[in-house]
Amino acid sequence: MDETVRWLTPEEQRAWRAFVRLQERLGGRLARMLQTESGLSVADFAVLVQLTDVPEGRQRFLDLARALEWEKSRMSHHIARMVKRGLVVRDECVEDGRGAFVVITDAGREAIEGAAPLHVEAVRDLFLDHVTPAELRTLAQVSERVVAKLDEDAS
Amino acid sequence: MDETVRWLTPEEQRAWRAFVRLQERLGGRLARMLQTESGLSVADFAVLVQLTDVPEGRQRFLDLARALEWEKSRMSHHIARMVKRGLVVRDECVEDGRGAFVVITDAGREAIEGAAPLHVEAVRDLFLDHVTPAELRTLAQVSERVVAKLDEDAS
DNA sequence: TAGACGTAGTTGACATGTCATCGTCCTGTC
DNA sequence: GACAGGACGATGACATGTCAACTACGTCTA
Repeated sequence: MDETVRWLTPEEQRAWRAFVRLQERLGGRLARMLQTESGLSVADFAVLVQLTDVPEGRQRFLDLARALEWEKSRMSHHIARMVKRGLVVRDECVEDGRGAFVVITDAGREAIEGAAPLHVEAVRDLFLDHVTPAELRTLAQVSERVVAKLDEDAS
Repeated sequence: MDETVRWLTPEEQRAWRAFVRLQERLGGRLARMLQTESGLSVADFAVLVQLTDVPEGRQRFLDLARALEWEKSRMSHHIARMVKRGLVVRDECVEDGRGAFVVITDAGREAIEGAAPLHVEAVRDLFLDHVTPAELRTLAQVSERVVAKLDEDAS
């Protein structure tokens, strides 16, 4: 029972709230744009980008999950939805009877090739264009440092 | 048809990815902590904080939605769930037959009073403690500037 | 005061995530 | 080999959000 809570100072409060708000607003806006312009969710986009980064657009289930830092269950559900929409297909794994590959389809490639330029443009318009290079460096440093701490804690 | 896409430079790419990653990881961690330590979702927390900030812990539906920047539909669904769990109650609005108030219950106050110190502590441990005051100022400035731009665009 | 129009809130269908649990297959050890 | 335990992935129940109607009430104007 520690009664002395170190509440946030006004500056901390302001910064934290602004930061949270930025995430919600910017993330929401980008997600909506991606959806309406390209018919993809952010999750779809992430999967497709990862698959185009990998030989033959083909990757094992858990490798994909690890690359995106997703839970395997999320991966499983999401791939099922993407299969239904024809963006990827499953492929049996010969070496390991339990395993499966996820493979990007032609439709998936078309989708990502159409979406990526628009998405990059949106990230510029809504975010990068309003941040100086120095600020961006700071942001990157802070982000990497904090994520590294989170990783430490988790272990 | 503009063929010349301005892709992200390596620094931009790194910064943007780190930033997105930070949001996912930090947000996820805080949400999970709040849930397991206090049995509240981030959304519950936001509603309860807002209601304790308002006279009598009582606010009109849409005012609440505007304060949190939520859609009314989201508000409606979420309040229904919170009512079911006894954190808030609905109250008829006499002046306006369409309207309704949301009122925090004693259980709601207990929940938020138990959760808030832990949550603040977590925000410190996981984030603020790893950011210098100067970095925090930069972060706040950037966040506010970008959100302001988003607001402009929306109008 | 009637009708048009706007406002407050609800609802249902659906997309997305999490958690816990399950079935199946692989692997190391005896 | 047999079996214990781990790894791979699927599944069902549930929480959360969004979008698009829809209901019901208020308000303004002719």
